[in-house]
Amino acid sequence: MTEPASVLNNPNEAPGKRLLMAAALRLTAQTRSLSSLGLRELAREAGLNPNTFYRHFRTLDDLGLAIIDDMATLLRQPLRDLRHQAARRADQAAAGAVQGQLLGIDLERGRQVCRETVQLFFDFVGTHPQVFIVGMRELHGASPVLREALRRVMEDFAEDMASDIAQLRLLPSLAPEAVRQVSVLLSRQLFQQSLDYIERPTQRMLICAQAQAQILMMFAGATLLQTLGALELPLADGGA
Amino acid sequence: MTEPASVLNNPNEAPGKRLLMAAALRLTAQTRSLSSLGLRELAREAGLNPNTFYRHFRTLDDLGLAIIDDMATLLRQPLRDLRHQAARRADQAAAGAVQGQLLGIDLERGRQVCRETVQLFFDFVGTHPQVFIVGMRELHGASPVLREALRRVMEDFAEDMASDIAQLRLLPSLAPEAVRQVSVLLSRQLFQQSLDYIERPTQRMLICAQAQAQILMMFAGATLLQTLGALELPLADGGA
DNA sequence: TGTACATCAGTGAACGCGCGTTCACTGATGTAC
DNA sequence: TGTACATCAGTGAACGCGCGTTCACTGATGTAC
Repeated sequence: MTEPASVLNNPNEAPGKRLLMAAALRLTAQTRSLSSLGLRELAREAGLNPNTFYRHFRTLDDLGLAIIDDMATLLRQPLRDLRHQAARRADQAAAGAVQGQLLGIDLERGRQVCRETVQLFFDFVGTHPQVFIVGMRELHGASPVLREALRRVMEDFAEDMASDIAQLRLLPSLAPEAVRQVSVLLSRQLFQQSLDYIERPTQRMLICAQAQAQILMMFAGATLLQTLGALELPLADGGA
Repeated sequence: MTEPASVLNNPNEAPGKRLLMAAALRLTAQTRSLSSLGLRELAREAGLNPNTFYRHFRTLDDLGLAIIDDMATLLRQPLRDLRHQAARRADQAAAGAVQGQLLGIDLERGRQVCRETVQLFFDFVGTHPQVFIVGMRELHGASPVLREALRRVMEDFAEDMASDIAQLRLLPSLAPEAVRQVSVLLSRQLFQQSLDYIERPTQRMLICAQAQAQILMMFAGATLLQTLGALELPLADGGA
């Protein structure tokens, strides 16, 4: 799992740009929101002349978007890799073992992948806390531009999850549309919990365990209701 | 369902205080966060002298807390009432009807209460959008003080939900601790969705239907996993 | 290989403006006797 | 009932400071010929 190229760790980018983005991340992660940052404050934190900002960004939203882009590249592929690795390990472990099936789901394999993925996800959160703090902050923040950008990041994340579930055949009996919707809910929940994880170091194992239980719960519930024909899942629109 | 007393609609409160709080709500609901509001900006929006602020609040966090308190009183009891009303109506409708049971849950009654409550909840969101916007904004916002206050509001909301579920005997077979945890997850999800509901007026029916499906899904999933003994719900700490 | 020029990232000084906060004041309402 | 006084909500002027933005400048890197 190599870190993908991003502005922040790419030495070809201008130092000023990297310093400003890093400074914004640092300030925001503490007690500021991007929209309340001042240009001079930012420059001060970065150790640069206030003017340097204008060399790289037109507005603060501009800088915000650059950070979000960076975040997305930093998160997306690695998280997909995590899931595939977990599935591979679960398959090795389960080779030859008796498989308890329920409603067409291989429950044990699901649990296994879920446990591993969640564990790795939170490890990831632990090593990139600022990214999650800023992301959640601005997802509900004051700037409509940044909100929209982050909403798209979250959507992509959910799509990835759904497509991995299909690809790894984790829930073959659940309708693809249902998988997609549950993935949306779970993404939100996971990002939400990432903040708890960061802010409450003493509760980390608990949060991890709850996240796992919750994922199983939702997929089990979706499968059960679908089987009962009681799950009248409404059609989702294209861009939510 | 009468609106509870709050600063904002209490004529005994000083007009300046009410005007400032209302102005803050208005500005925040649009494109600002409380922490990025200026004192003079606020006074301008309220049509008051900047100095008037100091007559009622010491800091902006102070004003934020006042708004949050107000929000909590505005939301909490009415939402409980909603649930009890919905349960009463469901019982009347179901009197004498055949009841399909599943895992000890009266599924039809649950669906009924769920549908009604969710419907009424979103109506409520529609009539008090600013409260939800500001609440979610500051729950992830820059001020630790306001974050903590809102976290408590959310907790209380979840506790109310859990205690109503117990009181109305909606899920008698599910362990109380599991009900509590699922309630926490559902509260978050509902508040999250309240923003979608506000921002996407054309999608309202869809959002409503998804919220209902999701609640059934989670409780069904929790019950199923509990029945299978596969739900090793970790013990929650006291204050999360 | 050398020269001339353009581009780019960063600097430093200067501008006018709006900010938070202070002080002294006003007028209305409540209260003691 | 009347008077004196205290409290409270709101006003208006004034302060110094940090802000965003501008302009003109520097030095390094890249490129054309």
